[in-house]
Amino acid sequence: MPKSKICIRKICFSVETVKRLSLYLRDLRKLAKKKIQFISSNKITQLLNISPAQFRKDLSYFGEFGKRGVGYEVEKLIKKLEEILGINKEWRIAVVGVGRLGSALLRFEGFSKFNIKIKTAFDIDKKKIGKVINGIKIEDVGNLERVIKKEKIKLSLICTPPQVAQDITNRLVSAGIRGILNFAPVALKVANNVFISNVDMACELEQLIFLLNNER
Amino acid sequence: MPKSKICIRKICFSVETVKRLSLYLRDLRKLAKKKIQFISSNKITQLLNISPAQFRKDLSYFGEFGKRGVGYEVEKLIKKLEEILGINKEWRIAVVGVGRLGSALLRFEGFSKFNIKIKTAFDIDKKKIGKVINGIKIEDVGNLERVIKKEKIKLSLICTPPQVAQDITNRLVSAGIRGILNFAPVALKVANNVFISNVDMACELEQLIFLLNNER
DNA sequence: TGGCATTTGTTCCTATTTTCACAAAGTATA
DNA sequence: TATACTTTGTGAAAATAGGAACAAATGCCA
Ligand SMILES: NC(=O)c1ccc[n+]([C@@H]2O[C@H](COP(=O)([O-])OP(=O)(O)OC[C@H]3O[C@@H](n4cnc5c(N)ncnc54)[C@H](O)[C@@H]3O)[C@@H](O)[C@H]2O)c1
Ligand SMILES: NC(=O)c1ccc[n+]([C@@H]2O[C@H](COP(=O)([O-])OP(=O)(O)OC[C@H]3O[C@@H](n4cnc5c(N)ncnc54)[C@H](O)[C@@H]3O)[C@@H](O)[C@H]2O)c1
Repeated sequence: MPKSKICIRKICFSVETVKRLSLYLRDLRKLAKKKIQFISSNKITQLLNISPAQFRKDLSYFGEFGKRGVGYEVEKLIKKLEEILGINKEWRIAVVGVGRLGSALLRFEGFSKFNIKIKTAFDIDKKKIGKVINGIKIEDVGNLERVIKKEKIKLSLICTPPQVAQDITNRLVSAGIRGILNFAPVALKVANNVFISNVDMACELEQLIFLLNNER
Repeated sequence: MPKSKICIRKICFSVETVKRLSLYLRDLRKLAKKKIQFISSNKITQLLNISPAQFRKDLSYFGEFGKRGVGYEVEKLIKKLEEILGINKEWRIAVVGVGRLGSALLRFEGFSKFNIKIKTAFDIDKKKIGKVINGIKIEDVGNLERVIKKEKIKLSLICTPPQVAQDITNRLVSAGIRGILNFAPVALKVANNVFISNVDMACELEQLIFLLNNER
């Protein structure tokens, strides 16, 4: 498969670049907390296991943010990255499947830092429907299309069993969802104007096992 | 950073290959359930968004498993992949931090398919220590080194707050842990004989937001 | 048995990604 | 102001990954 490439105004870069921008932002925020005003590409990437040239090139796709001989102004770069990533405005998301994982996510406060707000959740289990977790009401999955459309939600997490994940995906997309973070261990099929990101824990563990099993 | 490359007996391939092997295995198991005996590289990769040539090349690093004109015998390839990945024997793992995420993982049965067994869990919270979740006793994190060494555990998950994750990592490594799946949003530093894999949900969400925000 | 259809394993080529290396720009010091 | 450092931004080179294409096997059927 061709690696998905992103092109904005004739400038092309890979999704890897975008992932790294998130990592830069995370560390820049830590630096800001420590009241550090300026940081060089060298210093910031020492913490991250990424080369300084990579850092500079990643940023160069979006503009010139540094000052030669000095480095990057931490607060300014944070603002710029938030803008580039698009988290300078609020993103309301949905969660489908409020089981063990889904309810952990509903209770997690850490997303608010990125302006991500879980607005609604869906389940099929009558015992769960109507309950409120962390201020989020669990809706009947039967109302999925209606609620997603009404709330104009564009992004959803899938935390259902894998058997139903494709069906849920189809329904989400038909209701207007354009991005899905999928926790179910299944490769979802979607039109190519819908973005999917998979978190596959078993896959990650198997990779570690492979490495342990084959090391010298 | 150089992409980590894996070399076994003069044959080199990337970690991406290993991740894809996990995906192949997952789909092969589904085929086996449906009693399908043979599958071609063409058919299996249609489900996966990977090119047939990639599939064949990935396998070719480890041997010849197909039959020309026929395809791959599903059951046989499953066995081979389990062997290659190293999940033909049991892997006992530990979980550090039994909060919302950690307890969801303790209750998750899905890892057993991969011969992964959560053997022990640790927390610092007195209210949690001693409790048993899904047959797994929560130990005092003070006993981390002792228990890990005694049980000869080599793989651990970190589900603690990010502030303590590096300290926990250092202790795990000194106790003999060689692979870590990290859920805390922080870049862990380890010697290069220790393998780290990160699951960073915020990062994945930001990537989706970037894509939604920039699409035409 | 021979011809046709299918599919693998692998080579070679192409595309993408990462790193190198250096001019340009800025700082510091005297 | 001149000189010695720093550090960025970026084109060019190197390293990696992905894919097309084809010979070599295998099966099927007349
Ligand atoms: N729990 C973990 O630690 C873990 C780890 C790795 C992967 N996963 C994956 O994440 C997903 C969720 O895991 P979990 O442990 O939370 O499972 P779970 O069984 O605890 O929760 C699943 C939830 O989905 C709901 N559901 C089922 N069908 C539905 C439908 N059609 N519409 C809406 N809701 C529906 C169920 O009622 C339940 O509340 C699974 O695909 C699992 O494989 C979980
Ligand atoms: N919950 C989620 O949905 C979610 C999503 C993304 C990332 N994460 C990350 O996963 C990690 C865990 O998240 P959570 O929501 O389960 O948090 P949590 O606060 O519910 O759980 C953390 C657990 O770690 C324990 N702990 C704290 N210090 C410890 C120490 N020194 N040794 C051992 N245990 C210790 C706490 O007692 C608690 O039980 C965090 O780093 C979080 O950022 C969580």
